[in-house]
Amino acid sequence: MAWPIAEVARMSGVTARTLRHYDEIGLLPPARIGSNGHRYYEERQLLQLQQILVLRALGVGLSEIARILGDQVDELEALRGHHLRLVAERNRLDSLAATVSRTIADLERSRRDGTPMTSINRPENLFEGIQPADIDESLRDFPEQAEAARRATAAMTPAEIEAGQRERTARMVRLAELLAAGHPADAEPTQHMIDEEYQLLGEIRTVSVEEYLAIARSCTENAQWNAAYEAIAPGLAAYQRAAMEAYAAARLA
Amino acid sequence: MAWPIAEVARMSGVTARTLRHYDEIGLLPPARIGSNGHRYYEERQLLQLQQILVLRALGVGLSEIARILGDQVDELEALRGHHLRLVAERNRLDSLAATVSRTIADLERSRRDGTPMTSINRPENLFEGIQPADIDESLRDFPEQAEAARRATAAMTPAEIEAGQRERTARMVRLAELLAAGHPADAEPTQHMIDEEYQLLGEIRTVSVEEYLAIARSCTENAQWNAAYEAIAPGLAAYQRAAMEAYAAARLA
DNA sequence: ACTTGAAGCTGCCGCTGCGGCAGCTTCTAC
DNA sequence: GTAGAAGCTGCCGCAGCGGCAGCTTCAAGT
Repeated sequence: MAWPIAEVARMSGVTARTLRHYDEIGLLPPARIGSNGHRYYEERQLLQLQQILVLRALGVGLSEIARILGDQVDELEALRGHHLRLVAERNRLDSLAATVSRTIADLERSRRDGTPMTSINRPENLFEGIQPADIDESLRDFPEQAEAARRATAAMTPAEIEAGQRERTARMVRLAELLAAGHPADAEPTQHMIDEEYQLLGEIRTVSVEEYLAIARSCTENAQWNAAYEAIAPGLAAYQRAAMEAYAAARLA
Repeated sequence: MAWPIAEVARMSGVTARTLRHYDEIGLLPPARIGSNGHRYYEERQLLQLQQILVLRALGVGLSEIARILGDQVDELEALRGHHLRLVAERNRLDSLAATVSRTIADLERSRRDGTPMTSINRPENLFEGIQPADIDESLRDFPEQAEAARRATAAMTPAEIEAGQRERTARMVRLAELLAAGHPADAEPTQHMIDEEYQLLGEIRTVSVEEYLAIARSCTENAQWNAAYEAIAPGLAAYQRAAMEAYAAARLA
């Protein structure tokens, strides 16, 4: 089944102009071009277009999108990745909305009883959730520890890497169970797990308290990590972060 | 307290270059310019910047943002509006993620048992949640009267059309506020708004009671309208419909 | 067979929202 | 007194389309 350009435009919500543009830059050539020069699209193209639009909605540039679609081995895998990133982006909007809520409440209070705005004392609070508009960062790699991690994995066999990933996943699931069971982040069972993690981390490389707290922050702030946690259980990223921060306060002080 | 440009950049996550740009185009002049030409920002500017970034995250153009901030009477009111829109955008991402999930499931099924993709039968399904990338877009297409409307708009300038769309959006947001405030659909404040709408409708063309009820029904039954309402607040479509039906029963009988 | 309105096509120009310089001026801070 | 960080003001450029103009093609009615 082949759809003409206007039909695809209607279905997808983009303009025909845009579709021609995507053809022009080689991002989405039509399945077939009629002898009259008209463009006709088929199912594959629609699926590709979906991916393009999803990535575009995440703020990825067209050239980057082309690269991603280009060296995409398994499209199912790719779709799953996009899904994770979408969830992360949704969570970011959530936190943005929460930030705005806080500002509203703050304004209401200061208007009511004439006190000055308190969030202004920590102006960073005004912008929570806005900062990592950049998704590319999370597509590419992690910050800070990226170097160390890469050096560490470079010396490992694929099997070892896989095993490590499974272990981390298992640990996350156990944490999710603690969360579901209602244990506060600073309670014993959770803190015990966090301590295990800290010991493991120490075997790879020594981290300062600041570094450790930075890692804690990335649990919610790094889109990729956050998505990985949220995919297991909602609120898990924040839970892990809170647990790590409590651990740092209690035992690394 | 006055912050220099780099400090504001750090807190908000935008670059100093961007802040200079915003000054240049008059969108966000600093509170004060030192005798050396350096820019210094205060609390008011930070609050403004927050609003700018929120609106930007919603895809609003800078000129439009300037207009909004310009004729903003009550900033608290404005913030509440932004919050509503943020939540709407988050819901959109949610539905986008759901769409991607469906595609994944569909691909898995067709890969597993060799059946063809079913969602392709209704290719629109592939793009749910993508369409209203622009918030106004979601209000562009009203069906049924689309004919009448189009005939009416044919005689209008683009600026007039745009203004009309903004007005509809504003009206929907106000309705959402009534809903959020807990007013029943058949209570006075809501019915008053519906009456206004009815009068406006009458100016365009006269509708019979049956037609009016048909329009009410399409609020929830027409996918596009429904989506437009739900994008603003969950339950808004049903609320609007109920309000219109109550109005018809009480005053058009 | 002929018109006619809708839908296509190909350029080309223009806009927005910055990023990235270059080239120069301040400011601390040792 | 000089180095290094932080500012400033232009100016150029790029991505991602929107909006034409000018021409062709197609399906449908008469």
